[in-house]
Amino acid sequence: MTTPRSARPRPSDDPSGSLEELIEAPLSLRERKKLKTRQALRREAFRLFEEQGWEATTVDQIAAAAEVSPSTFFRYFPTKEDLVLSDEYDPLMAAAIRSRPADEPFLTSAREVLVALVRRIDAQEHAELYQRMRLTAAVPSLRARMLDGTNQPTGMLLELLTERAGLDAPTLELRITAAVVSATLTETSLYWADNGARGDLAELLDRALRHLQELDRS
Amino acid sequence: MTTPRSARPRPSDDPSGSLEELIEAPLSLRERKKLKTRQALRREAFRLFEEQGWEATTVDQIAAAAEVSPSTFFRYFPTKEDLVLSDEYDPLMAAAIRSRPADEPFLTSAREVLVALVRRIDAQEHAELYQRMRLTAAVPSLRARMLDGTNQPTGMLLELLTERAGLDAPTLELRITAAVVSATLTETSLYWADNGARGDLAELLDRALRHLQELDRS
DNA sequence: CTCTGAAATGAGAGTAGCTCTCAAAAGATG
DNA sequence: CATCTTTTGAGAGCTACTCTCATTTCAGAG
Repeated sequence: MTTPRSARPRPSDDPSGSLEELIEAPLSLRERKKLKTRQALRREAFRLFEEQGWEATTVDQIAAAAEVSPSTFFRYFPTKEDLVLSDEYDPLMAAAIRSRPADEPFLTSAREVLVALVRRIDAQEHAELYQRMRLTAAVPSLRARMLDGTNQPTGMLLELLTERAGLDAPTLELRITAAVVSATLTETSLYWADNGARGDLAELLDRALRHLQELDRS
Repeated sequence: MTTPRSARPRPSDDPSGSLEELIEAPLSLRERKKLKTRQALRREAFRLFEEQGWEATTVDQIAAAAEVSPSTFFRYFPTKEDLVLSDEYDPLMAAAIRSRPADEPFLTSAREVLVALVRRIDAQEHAELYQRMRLTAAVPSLRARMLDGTNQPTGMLLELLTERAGLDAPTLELRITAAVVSATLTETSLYWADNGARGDLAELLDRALRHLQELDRS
């Protein structure tokens, strides 16, 4: 298995993903084309994943379906995995986390952060999210990456926590806190996806957080 | 990145790894050779990782250093990653988990399971473990795999929990419990590795578990 | 409208991880 | 020693990913 490369810079000032708001600003022809290509790649990729599965779908096929060259694919997504994982989550997480006042006690605020996050995700297209989560649940490498603390969302959480505590390096306690929050979010989303994405994700998350608080009462 | 293939069966009845006890039983010439090859591959691999880093070390190099053909490498380890991650952890975890009586309340028992696990690991060669954990901490794909709940140890924990609860499919609560336990163990080990593997891992784990119990008191 | 510079693309060659097949080598067995 | 079984090496092939370089496409200035 090729080790995943570090992020390659995306085409310059690419708005990378979550869209509507950004479209309002007038985009140059170039930027509109890039967006189109990006969307086409994602759309065709998900279609192919649906039809043939993750492994059976090659990057070449995706590129062909989107009518670009294979090399162009990698200009838009550093890895095949990033096609599923990148973009949408990070900015959402970032916004949600940073919008919290700095003096709230931690778990409470994490709870709210997570709920807020889920609410925003929930407002997106349901179908696409569902498909995405199902893929993430089914493909081991995706699943693993979603849980990894060095990757975007969890890593940011940790940084924020460390910063708030006035420390340079995270303590064991902070790391565990971040990991637990991340694992909870991930497991809940995956559980939701596994069960057909029915019902309110936010409710499930409530259940999860309640369980977390009772873990030690046994 | 090539998606990791599903586990390929190891050479037939291979004792795969943790050794001493098994060596006492008289091994045939064939089995002794296999063990030797396995050890050589691992030894040379870690040496090369140390010298050149993970990415710069190719499977071909490892095979050459161990004086076997590249194809033989993959007969012993399904992926390059498995060279670092496989074997030792799973049987230990399995033994530790299954040795718990079935009627203990959960977190308590998980705590003991984890402590027991760490003790046993700790009894291994310190140097090798340190090197291993350092690698795991530093290489993203290894780190990610160690965190993934679908991989061996966590998966087994979940199964066991589900079974004990008399259920067919795990509930959200069980999944979160397993994920939290796994994340705690992983983060603690990584923290230990990141800090030079000084001190007693078991003590750190105590600290981690205490923190877990206070997560909701804020 | 045209010229010029910058950015995006395609073509293609190359690397590494991994799979599969097949024939040769080596240990086990009688 | 002969035969059966397991292990090995050689090598071809696939896919993810990288890099380079020539070509095309847009943007902005005159």
